Amino acid sequence: MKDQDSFFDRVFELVKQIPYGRVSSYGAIAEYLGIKGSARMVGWAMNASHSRPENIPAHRVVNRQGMLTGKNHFGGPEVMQQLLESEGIEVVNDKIVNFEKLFWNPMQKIENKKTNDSNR
DNA sequence: ATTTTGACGACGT
DNA sequence: GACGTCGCCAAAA
Repeated sequence: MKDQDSFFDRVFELVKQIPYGRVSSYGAIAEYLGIKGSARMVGWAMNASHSRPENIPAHRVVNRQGMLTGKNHFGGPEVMQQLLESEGIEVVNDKIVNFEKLFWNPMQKIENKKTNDSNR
């Protein structure tokens, strides 16, 4: 068997770990993957998510402005916003309200894990 | 192998 | 602050 350690898979893994009612940004994910500055790759990976057998909550991933940039890729420009609102996230003018508060940073996950692991 | 793209981000004007 | 350009890297054509 072959390991598909593609950069895509890593993105999916992380995106799938985004908690309900929370959102993240391409750049943050890219940075987590070690390709900081290449946020485009994350979005590109999302594009590949359509060919994935798994459900990728790509609607929880937006750009730095909290804007639903990729809404056009959900099969409909309204789908993404619907999904977000469905999770209790307010979206106004294709922009997430309180994005700052709803922002989920993957790096935090690492810090938590570290603290939990090396707490003692 | 080369070229183009691509759901971004940061900086410059 | 709106618009322009570059940078970043990997996958598809």
